[in-house]
Amino acid sequence: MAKLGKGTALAAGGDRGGRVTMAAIGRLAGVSQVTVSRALSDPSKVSTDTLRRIHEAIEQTGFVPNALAGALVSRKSRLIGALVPSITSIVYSAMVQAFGERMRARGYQILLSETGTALEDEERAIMLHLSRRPDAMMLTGIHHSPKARKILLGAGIPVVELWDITESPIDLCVGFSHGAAGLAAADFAADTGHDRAALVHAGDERALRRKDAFAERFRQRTGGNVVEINLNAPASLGQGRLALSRLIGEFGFEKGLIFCSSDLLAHGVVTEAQTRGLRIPQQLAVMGFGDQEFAAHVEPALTTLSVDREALGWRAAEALLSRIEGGQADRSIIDLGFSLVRRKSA
Amino acid sequence: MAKLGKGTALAAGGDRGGRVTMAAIGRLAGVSQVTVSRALSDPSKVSTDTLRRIHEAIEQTGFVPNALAGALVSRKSRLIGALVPSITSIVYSAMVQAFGERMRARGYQILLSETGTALEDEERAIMLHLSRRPDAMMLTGIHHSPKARKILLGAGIPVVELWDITESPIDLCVGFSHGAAGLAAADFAADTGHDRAALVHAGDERALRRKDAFAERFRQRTGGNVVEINLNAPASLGQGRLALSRLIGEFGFEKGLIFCSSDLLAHGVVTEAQTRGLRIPQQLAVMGFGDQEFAAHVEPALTTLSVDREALGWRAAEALLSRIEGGQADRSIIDLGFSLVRRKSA
DNA sequence: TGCAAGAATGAATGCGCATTCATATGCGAG
DNA sequence: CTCGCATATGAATGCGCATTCATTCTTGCA
Repeated sequence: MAKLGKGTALAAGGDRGGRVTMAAIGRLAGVSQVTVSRALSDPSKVSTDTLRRIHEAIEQTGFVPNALAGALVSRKSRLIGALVPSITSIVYSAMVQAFGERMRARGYQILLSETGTALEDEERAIMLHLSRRPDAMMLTGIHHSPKARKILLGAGIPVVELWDITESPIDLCVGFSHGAAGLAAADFAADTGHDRAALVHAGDERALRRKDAFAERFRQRTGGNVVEINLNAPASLGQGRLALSRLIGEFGFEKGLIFCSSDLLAHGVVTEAQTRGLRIPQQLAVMGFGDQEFAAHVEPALTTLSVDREALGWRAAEALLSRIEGGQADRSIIDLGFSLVRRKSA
Repeated sequence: MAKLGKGTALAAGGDRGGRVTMAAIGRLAGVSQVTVSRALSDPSKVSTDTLRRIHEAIEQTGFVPNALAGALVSRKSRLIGALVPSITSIVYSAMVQAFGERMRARGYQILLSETGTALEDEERAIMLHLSRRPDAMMLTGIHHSPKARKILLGAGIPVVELWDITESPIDLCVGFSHGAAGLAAADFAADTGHDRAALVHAGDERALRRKDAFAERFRQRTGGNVVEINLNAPASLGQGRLALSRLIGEFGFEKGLIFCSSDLLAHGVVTEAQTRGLRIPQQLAVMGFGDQEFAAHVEPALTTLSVDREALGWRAAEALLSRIEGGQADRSIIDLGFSLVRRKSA
């Protein structure tokens, strides 16, 4: 089977593997289609001898059952739709990984799409996903278009919204309060004696709520000044460096606490500060968000708000599974909280 | 639609949205099922008045076509299977992002699975994917179990293998030579006057080939010593720091060039070196691999082998699409190469 | 005015499987 | 023996749609 050139797969397969059906396996094994179906879904109902002949036929032909047909008639696709803003952000991919692992262990596959941040794109993606008749859907965040809500409700499947909580989820939600996270950061800033603060964020909706909560609480407690840089770009180390340059250039911000919407931005801010010879945390205190792996290992280690992304994905999967299989979950709103991890950067 | 408690979606949908069919839409619009099908797939074949009534009915009922049934009969699922070792690694997720974007633009959805590094897991994932009858498959790497190869060939669909090249791909491959990459790094190390080198890697199969090529070429050109740390863990900043600690502790390696299997590890090595007061690149030169976003922005900026991950995903998508739609691609083996980017760390 | 050639629609069919209902066989209890 | 029940199997059916073939209704043009 060496040296396979162009078109080999196409040529070889045209009417072999893809065309084998349970009926064909049955013919080979001297049984009917039903028996083949049973051999695969519940072998205990088939005699050992028949089972053996069926498996031989399967082996021989390379038969792969057609899950489309199976799902069509059984109304169970064993497919879970998942929508995230971006898979390149470790924040979401780590969560999806945990979610997917759990689901796969229970025999489900994940249909994953990126939606970006525009609600219309999400709506379109939801339609496409529902057309595959998933057994459940996972969405990121609690902000969706009215039509998206309506269609999801009409689909009659369990839906989990992740990364945030609300009193009125579509069905289930698993996350934490971003308002509370902003308040916690502001309290930390005030408690550690800062009277100037800067907010650096990459503009997603949840980050905005954290920063708004931070700004209000910080002003209220300290009466101090809060400045803000909205990057309108995906978070990255380079953007973090840029943010500090802009803070210094545009606001003369060289002393105080900087609350970043992600650890990556915080890392960039720290890097830029060190390059400029600013002392951390004495002059500039830096807080990140997310507690990603590197947060504990950069120098100085990042003070950050820690969110358990694995737990997020895991709990979401569990909640959906119990809905799918049991029909009801015990709780609809699961607040996983967050914690403030103090290290060296603030 | 506020305050939706448990089970709302399930209750609401049980026999609404999910149960609507083209036949039902047809009844509402006063036409047959075929006409509804045509209205959606080729509106030019339906009169404007009928079209309007159909769309009203769709709007009213929240109808979402059942792609399972459509795929079953048309033998086109508009689904692309994609297998990557891990989605949390930016290396793969950035590639999948580009791949998926391209595919989505052409009306395909991505069924994504993580396979880890074990061939049996990949084989199982391939079977599961093929059961959904994808129109094409994307795999990572060129090492697959014999059975996986056989089943993929039998499936009769285009298959692209990514991140590597070989003379005998299953169908198509898009990547670059890891051996050549290792040689380029070794030549750089030799050219810049190093006579000691260390290799730090996280153990994936392609990284091993790079390091083996490096070691052989480096010894051959310099006669120098090459030591090695195999982390057997996912690459991370913390693992990079650990690697340097071990290099120093186990081998007394405090001078020379360190070639890491990823930028993340290189960043960790650099961080640890700085913490220990080792000068970079004078004492310790550090090379990464991948040229990820942060590589240019850390201090000192990383010298690394740059691979265009977006191009990888994009070209793979293009190659598959032309196979799916045109039947033949012009080339089966696409070498995208790599480039050595010299910055400050080496 | 008549007829061929679209334009718009529908009836029938089957994709490959899970599910339901029916049938055949074996076997122990009465 | 005969009845009853478990075990092993098959025939029939239909999921929701795309596709094919046939039918009706318009048109344009000779």
